[in-house]
Amino acid sequence: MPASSLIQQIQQHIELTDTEVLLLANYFKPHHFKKKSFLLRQGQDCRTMYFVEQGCLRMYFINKKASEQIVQFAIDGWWLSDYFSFMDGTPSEYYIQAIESSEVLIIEKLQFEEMLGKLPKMERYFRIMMQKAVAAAQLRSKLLYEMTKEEFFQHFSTSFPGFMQRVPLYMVASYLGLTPEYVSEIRKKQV
Amino acid sequence: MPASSLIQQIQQHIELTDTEVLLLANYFKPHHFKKKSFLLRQGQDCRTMYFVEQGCLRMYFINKKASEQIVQFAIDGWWLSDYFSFMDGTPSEYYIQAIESSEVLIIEKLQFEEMLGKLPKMERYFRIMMQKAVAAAQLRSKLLYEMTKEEFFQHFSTSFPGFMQRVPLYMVASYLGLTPEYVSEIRKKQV
DNA sequence: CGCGGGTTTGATGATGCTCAAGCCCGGTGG
DNA sequence: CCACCGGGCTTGAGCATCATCAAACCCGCG
Repeated sequence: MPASSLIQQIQQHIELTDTEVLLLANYFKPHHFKKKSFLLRQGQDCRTMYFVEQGCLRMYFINKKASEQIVQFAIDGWWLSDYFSFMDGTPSEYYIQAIESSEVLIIEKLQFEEMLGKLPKMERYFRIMMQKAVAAAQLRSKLLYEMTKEEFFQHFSTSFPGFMQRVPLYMVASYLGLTPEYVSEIRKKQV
Repeated sequence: MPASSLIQQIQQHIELTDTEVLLLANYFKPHHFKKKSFLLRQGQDCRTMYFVEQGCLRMYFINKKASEQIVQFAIDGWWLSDYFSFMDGTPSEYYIQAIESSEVLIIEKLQFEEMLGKLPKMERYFRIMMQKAVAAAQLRSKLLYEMTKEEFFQHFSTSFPGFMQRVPLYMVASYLGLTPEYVSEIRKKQV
């Protein structure tokens, strides 16, 4: 069993014995997803959390104009889930799709709770992950308040140059809440 | 010692013995804040988390146009902090101010860590709180994507009618990212 | 070579902001 | 008890930002 990137990440926050590592490994099921395959569809309950070991996922919904609105990306080392659906057991309004061929660790809600029962120290790891996610949400929110969409785009593309190569521009545009046409205009000025 | 609303909230998620309750009570320091007094100012490190027992706080920053941009409210039973500053120890860019006379429980970062060391089961409580905060952020983000500002305002005011009575309209406007003038226009149409 | 996904162009227009002014109303001091 | 003050809300004109729509273009790939 290779020490997965998840186990490494966990060990950055809590100490694990070898037996605990083995125990943990049972709860996280590795899955391969081909490009364009779906991990979750609108209307299904999101019973799982996804950890991207390698690849890239997007979470999106279909808006009133019947087009795809991306709300979140996840790349190597990131968690992704519809936490509302996950916690309440309500049907999700999102699709989760692989936009690259991806290696993903999956944990089901029931397994998640069982794991936390058997290895309570994992509560700490997830508390820290969630706290970071809240911090990230606060930061993003602040940027949205203080920047124009043009600035927001520039900020994103300079902050994550690598990511820009990795996914089509129109997806980034969608995630940032702007149209491909407008992004095009921004970039024209830019040069 | 009165069973504070915080202890009650914690006990909805984890079991606590009487001695644990007593132990906990040492970590959360009750403070009273008068209307308009500050809990945190821009430039200070946000070393604390705030739990509102009773009252109302706002978190805001000063934007380029030198006006106050509210990013978060907290009322009875809610946690509030600048989690970025709290975790990294970097100076905060926010002000936190009481907009009503408020009863607040305060925990310092060092105490927070010590408490988690002594009562590891509190990790679970905070994991759940943070997870809920992430879910809320996801929901808010979705609403922002799919609604016009007018719809966003209507949605907010029908979702939290009680809150609308409690704080001045221009603060709600700021929080929702719109100008008091525009809110005024919306409400005119409304009637 | 042709197809189709992704990007660009340009014209038009809506959404929501800015600025300046005035109004309303509750509180405070004379 | 009244006048005034000032915080909060409203009005209206003008304007910037950014979306919409239709069309063309570009280019990698089967």
